[in-house]
Amino acid sequence: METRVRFAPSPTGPLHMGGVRTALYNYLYAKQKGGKFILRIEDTDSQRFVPGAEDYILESLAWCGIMPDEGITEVDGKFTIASEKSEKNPHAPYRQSERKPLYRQYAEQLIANGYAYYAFDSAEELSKLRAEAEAAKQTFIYNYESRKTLKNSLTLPEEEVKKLIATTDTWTIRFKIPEGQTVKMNDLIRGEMEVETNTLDDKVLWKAADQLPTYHLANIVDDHLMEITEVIRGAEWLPSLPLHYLLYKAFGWEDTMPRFAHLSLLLKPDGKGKLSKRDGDRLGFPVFPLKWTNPETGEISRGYREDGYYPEAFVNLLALLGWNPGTEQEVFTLEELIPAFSLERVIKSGAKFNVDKAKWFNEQFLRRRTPAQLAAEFRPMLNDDFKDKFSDKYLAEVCALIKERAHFVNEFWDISKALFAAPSAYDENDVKKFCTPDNLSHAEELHTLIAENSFPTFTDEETPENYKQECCEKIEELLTGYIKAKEWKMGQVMNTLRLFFTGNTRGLGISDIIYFIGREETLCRIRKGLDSIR
RNA sequence: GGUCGGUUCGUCUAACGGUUAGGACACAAGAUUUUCAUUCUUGUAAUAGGAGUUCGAUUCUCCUACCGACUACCA
Repeated sequence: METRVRFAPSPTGPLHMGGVRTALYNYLYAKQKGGKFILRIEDTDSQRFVPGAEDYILESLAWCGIMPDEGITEVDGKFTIASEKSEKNPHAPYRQSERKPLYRQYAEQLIANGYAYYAFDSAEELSKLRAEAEAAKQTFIYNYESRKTLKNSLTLPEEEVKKLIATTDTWTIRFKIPEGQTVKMNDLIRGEMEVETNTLDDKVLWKAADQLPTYHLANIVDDHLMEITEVIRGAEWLPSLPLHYLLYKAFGWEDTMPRFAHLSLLLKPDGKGKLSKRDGDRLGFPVFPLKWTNPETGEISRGYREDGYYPEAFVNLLALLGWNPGTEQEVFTLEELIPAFSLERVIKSGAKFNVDKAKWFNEQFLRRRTPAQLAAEFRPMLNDDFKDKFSDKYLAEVCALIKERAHFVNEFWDISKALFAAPSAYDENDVKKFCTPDNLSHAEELHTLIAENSFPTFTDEETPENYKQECCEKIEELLTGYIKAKEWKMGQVMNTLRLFFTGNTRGLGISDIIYFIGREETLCRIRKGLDSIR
């Protein structure tokens, strides 16, 4: 039997990174089994629809490389949720709002077979009952006990039920939880579980008000119709698993019921509760894959993509948050994750997100890039003054030099700006520390030394593989040879030069800097430094 | 409150019922280096508590504590 799994987000806002992880695990599971990964939009809550949320979900998944096999249609390079049946999308539509007419008959079927009933209690009446129960330190639940005293088709005469259905539109269809049973369930991650039906409540399955099913009905019906074989979803659904088991049984679909796997939640890094939108702002990292602008308030939430993360790194860190391969390998591409993944190795407990590790993952992928790739990513970040001033070769060589000093490409400029322009100011503390009379006169001597000697530096001409290395060695020989012969302190003189070259005394090697900026610019910066300090 | 789930270094995690409880991130120290970073080496650091089963428990059972999810005509 073909493996068919689905990711079924609700378009009520931007997709959370925990949601992306759920999608990822579904995707990996499907690909490993040679099956299908399906995307379905669960928009049965007409009240909470957020414009743009659906596109956001599609764009986020696409950015991560998690492409659904079913559920989307490509139009002019843009993905949309499939509404029309096609060979690729045989179960369309994939938006529950577009499947609206389908659900009522299933709810009615349940009523006909005695598994559900009509309920006419108004929302106000129920919330009043809840408030009363709460005041008495109890909990009101609509269940096998209380339904006997409430307004529904189990208590009202048939005539009145018919009349109410015909004349009012605020009634609902509720599932009739069987009394006094034990539901035995199995979860692929958690194993066996049991729940007493008497602790469950009669959930609403269908609402006359908007003619829409609730999550529970729509979810079971669609999973059945779409022939889903495994349901891999967040742990917040665990409490409704017994209801879902009962629903499958009531429909008579037990033999094709999917297997379930509930994923632990992503937790706040510093304490309590699941990771939420606010935590990102507070702790300084994104909780969303992409930047999101709230259409109502204009409020902006940062995204991993905009923060400079590679999608590979984002996918990698998500995969390892709550799952491990059982080996010591930690860096995985999406392709490598497919054969390695297994639900058996998914962790039961919640995982706290850790930013440092996230940055480390990005660094790993950054290091795997070639200098040419990095140069292409770096160029758009250059100031307009420099964008077209430096060749691809120059940028690539700079990237090769600095790639191990950065976690993100967006740090490249700060690290390498001295290779593009002379410093506009010198660090005061470093000036105090290194611009001693001795050091200044030594720098003056080195200026003369460099002026009197020639050496090769960077060129846009094609160069042999170890050209740069040889140049740097020659520059170093010249300088260190002279400094050693004079018996000066290496750390003093070199840092004085670095201060003139970069504005402070931390960073790139002197010979590397000279190689890139060239002899003329080198002399220029030493001169300028000496003149401005004196 | 009720129901369900969870608990190994600060964090992510490994460990057929038998290991000096391992790895990674972070942190610290040392080495290398003209500085910083990289790299290399080393180090600090954990089985929530209590019973029980067992020759032997991180691992199985129970209790307690703590954490979390759910408790809507939301998903």
